[in-house]
Amino acid sequence: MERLFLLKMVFINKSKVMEKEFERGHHWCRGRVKGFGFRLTLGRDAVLDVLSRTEDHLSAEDIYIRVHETYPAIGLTSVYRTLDMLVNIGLVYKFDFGDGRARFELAEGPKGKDHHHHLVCTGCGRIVNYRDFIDEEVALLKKAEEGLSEKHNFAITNHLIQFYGLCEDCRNK
Amino acid sequence: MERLFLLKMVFINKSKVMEKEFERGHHWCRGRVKGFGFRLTLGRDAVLDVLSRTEDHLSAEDIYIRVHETYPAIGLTSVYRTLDMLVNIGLVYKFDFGDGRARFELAEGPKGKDHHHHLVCTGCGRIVNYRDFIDEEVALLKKAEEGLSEKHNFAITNHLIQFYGLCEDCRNK
DNA sequence: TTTGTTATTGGAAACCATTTTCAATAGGAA
DNA sequence: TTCCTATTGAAAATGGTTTCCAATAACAAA
Ligand SMILES: [Mn+2]
Ligand SMILES: [Mn+2]
Ligand SMILES: [Zn+2]
Ligand SMILES: [Zn+2]
Repeated sequence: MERLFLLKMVFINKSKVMEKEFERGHHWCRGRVKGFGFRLTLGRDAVLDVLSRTEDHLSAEDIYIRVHETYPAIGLTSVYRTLDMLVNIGLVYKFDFGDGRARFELAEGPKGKDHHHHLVCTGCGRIVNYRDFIDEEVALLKKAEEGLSEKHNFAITNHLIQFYGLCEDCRNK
Repeated sequence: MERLFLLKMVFINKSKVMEKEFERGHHWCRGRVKGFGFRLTLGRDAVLDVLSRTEDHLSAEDIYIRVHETYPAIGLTSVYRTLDMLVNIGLVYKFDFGDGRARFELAEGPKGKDHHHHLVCTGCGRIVNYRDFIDEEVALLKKAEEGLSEKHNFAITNHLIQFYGLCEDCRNK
């Protein structure tokens, strides 16, 4: 917490350019990692960098391969360990889209949450992020969460919505 | 199709008792399996029987163990194969609740669909079936499906909603 | 009922994403 | 710079699921 504040203080004395770079990259994640008492290692930083530069839903191996390009020393094991930690502190979401491997995306960008749900093509595995009905969906989910929490004595922390179907390509085949 | 009709004809000449037994058991599934051109084997019948007698979300091994009690000759491999087939013909749903194994439930009872969604306890893995907001949820999902189908050119066939949280037991620990 | 065809089976081995183990290394507070 | 120990990479283990293949059983036809 104090760490995040310190970074902000620095910005006030630096140029607008640097602030823009901060917003673009994953630098804002670093304070979060350290805030939880974890060491910010080259591998962890590289994994965050890869995740922050894509809208895709990468598997552990996808991430391993991409990180390898700029930091060849990394091992697949560490990618798994890093992802596990990032999921635990809530910085990353872990999904199962039914293709036998876990897939990951950053839970939050520099501009805050970018809540969306997913369309999954059962033909080719394509994943589409959509935000179209998010507001209505979230409103209903919130209401349902309250009702369900009460009735079933559950402390609900999270939800998952996915639609399955065939994308245009797969339909025309 | 004709096969189902034949079964109905038989009932007219049989007792009410037998009709009740039919409604209770999984007999109605059999026509479905054969209707798709699959052989109705002892193993497949036993798997359907286990699935039709529970509200739980069993793993392949759970089912294997239960089937074993009445039909010890069955192999785990066949349970996997049978479940795969039942999912393919739409008689069974396959879920991933995040505990590393697939879980299954009958998609439809003798009285038709019994649509519900799930509450998942991230502490102990408990799954709760709920029907409380199903109508509203399904209404919204239907609307969303239409919008999303059009906008993203997806032929949506299915959806998934799950809430994650802590059950009462896990909260008090 | 018997027969013939072949879909289905059980068991063993293979598969493969993920986890564990362990000695070597590097982050970062002092 | 030093020291402590969290973190690492490589190799091996794990465990759910799939593949392989010869034996078997479902069931249409006779
Ligand atoms: Mn996404
Ligand atoms: Mn259920
Ligand atoms: Zn597709
Ligand atoms: Zn629980």
